[in-house]
Amino acid sequence: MTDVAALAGVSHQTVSRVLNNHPNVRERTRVRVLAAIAELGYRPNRAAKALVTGRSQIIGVVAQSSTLFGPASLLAAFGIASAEAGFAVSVASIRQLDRASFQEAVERHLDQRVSGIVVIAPVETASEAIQSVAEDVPLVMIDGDPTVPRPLVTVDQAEGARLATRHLLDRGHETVWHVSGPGEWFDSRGRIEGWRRTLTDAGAEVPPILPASDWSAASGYQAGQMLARMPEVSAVFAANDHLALGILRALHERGRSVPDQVSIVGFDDVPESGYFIPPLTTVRPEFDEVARTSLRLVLEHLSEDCPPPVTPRHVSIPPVLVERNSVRPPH
Amino acid sequence: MTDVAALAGVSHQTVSRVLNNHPNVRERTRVRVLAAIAELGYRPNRAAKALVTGRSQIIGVVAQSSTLFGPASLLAAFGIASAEAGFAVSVASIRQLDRASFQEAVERHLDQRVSGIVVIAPVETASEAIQSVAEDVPLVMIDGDPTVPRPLVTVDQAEGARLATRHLLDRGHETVWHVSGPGEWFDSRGRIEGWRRTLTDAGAEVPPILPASDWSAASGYQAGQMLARMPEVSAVFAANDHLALGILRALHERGRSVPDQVSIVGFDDVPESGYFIPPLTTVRPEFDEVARTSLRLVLEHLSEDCPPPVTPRHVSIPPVLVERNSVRPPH
DNA sequence: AGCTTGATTGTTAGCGCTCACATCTAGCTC
DNA sequence: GAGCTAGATGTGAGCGCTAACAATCAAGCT
Repeated sequence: MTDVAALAGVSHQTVSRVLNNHPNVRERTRVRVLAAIAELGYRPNRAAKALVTGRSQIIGVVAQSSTLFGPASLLAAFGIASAEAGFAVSVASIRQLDRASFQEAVERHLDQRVSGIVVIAPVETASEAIQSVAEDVPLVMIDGDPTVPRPLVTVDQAEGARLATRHLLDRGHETVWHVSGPGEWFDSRGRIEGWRRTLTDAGAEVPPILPASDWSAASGYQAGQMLARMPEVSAVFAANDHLALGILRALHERGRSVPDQVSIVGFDDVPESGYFIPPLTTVRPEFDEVARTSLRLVLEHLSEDCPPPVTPRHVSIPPVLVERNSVRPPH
Repeated sequence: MTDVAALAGVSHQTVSRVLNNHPNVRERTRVRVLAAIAELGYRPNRAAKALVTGRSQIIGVVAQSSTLFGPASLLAAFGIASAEAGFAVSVASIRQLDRASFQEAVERHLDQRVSGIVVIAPVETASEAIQSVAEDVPLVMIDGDPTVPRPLVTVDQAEGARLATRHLLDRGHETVWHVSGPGEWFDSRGRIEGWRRTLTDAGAEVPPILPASDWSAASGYQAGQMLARMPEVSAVFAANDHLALGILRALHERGRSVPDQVSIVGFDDVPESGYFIPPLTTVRPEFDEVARTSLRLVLEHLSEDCPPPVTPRHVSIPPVLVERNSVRPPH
């Protein structure tokens, strides 16, 4: 920086001002400094800046390491959104979302003086851990616990479930069965709630839930083996596409044809779901929008000076129904 | 740090020594310092350390943002491996892996004084971009161009392809057709090469390749529509599981049964592949091992002082065949 | 005792930046 | 022309840490 200053014939402070777009710099000076920067190939040292300002241009993300489609998509989308806003993303992948791992991850981020923290926290164990993070840390949750008093951005699970269930009802099914995701996921709960409310609102009977123990096709297959044995089952809303895939296979094995005898709707719109047999009608969450919104919330948190927002905002991003061929056509 | 030093009755430098596990600290002193650290809840400021040492405990990853199974798994695995080694991971997701985006991502990492850079660089456009990174930057490629003189860790694509092709041949198929991945991916090339060599080594005829334009089930479906029309096709090696899924569907639509009339092997072992119809025999890359190895290479790069390694190491991690039901049983 | 040795601890400087403040200029008013 | 303002620039300190060196001390030797 001193070299740049010398070459431009100004003080280091003026260089700093140019770098940070401070208003009071004469245009002529600015150009001269910029030229010197270019000539010397100077790149500011972010560590030094972080040291003095107390924050780096980094956003810390805490996420359970997984290749599950939802979290992975969210992470990818968030990375893009941050890069566009000029923030680096430091990811702390943790194996288990338990209190200890979580706290360690947050603290590591804090040591690095991240500007803010985003937690992809779809399961319960995360929420109690979040409580233990100091209030003044700018933290926003994605897909987290709505009862925790922190800004939260989620896919509108209930709305997605409503879309799916309503679609099935509209096609003339008397009721809709539900294979739910694992109970500790907020996603599962939201989808159950949306499904149930849609049924009761429509005056339809609410059949018992078939709970899956994880999001895998294997679990879907298990549930499917039950569903296939029950002649009265004509419509199923699966909590995600992979569960739906397993159900599809179980149904196929027992000769129950989709969509002629049974209609199915999934959730997630995984890229390959259009090529299941048959192509799966599903609900597409808008991950990009979720990512952008959560980034916006963190950044707002930063710009607002001292007082933390009184009402932590909750934002739900409504998903969209993608119609394919796993639901019987209107007659 | 000064507070800790005062409380422990030592100098700040001794605190620093304890923190960095320097040898010459008396045990009694060490304990006292540790106690003071605990009592004060002191956490070292990594930015300050990065400033003075010139490197942060961060490893920068450059990856094309995508939810493709391979890259996503690699990224997740690398995150875990780094966390275990005490390194934070800063991810620069870029939309396009072109020279400009790539260079910007690398420079951003360099500004942050990352300890090393890992590039998940499965396509050609990345390799020329890598050439422009200064030689002395510790950089290792994952799944990158073998002709670039940089340390490289890859899944052993050719070996995986050999496993798949050999398996099909062993089950009595005269030859094996191949639906390849997009041409600009090194993965595709390695798999093609392994497939072709296995066939020629076995004296089998080498049928024309059906190239897919991307890794999607949609592309697999297109290729499958061709394959289904050719009665002589009895065995197919698909360059990944999602292509295989599309092929499966095309075959199913035209009444060609798998595995009775056509056998298929995929690549990737995506979690749901066991629930395709029929369950897919596939090749499982050892992503964890790839991640661990690449981390090891970066860290070696660091410890070796000044002289960069003369021979950049290339490491291939052999994958494993996972047998399921998409290949006809031995007669 | 006087000297060396090595282990342990303290002292000083400075990494590259930003902040708070001091200074300087030009343009205005009266 | 003195006095003021506001914009443009410079100065000095210090963020929290580590590297290099200096200082201390106990132990072992001649």
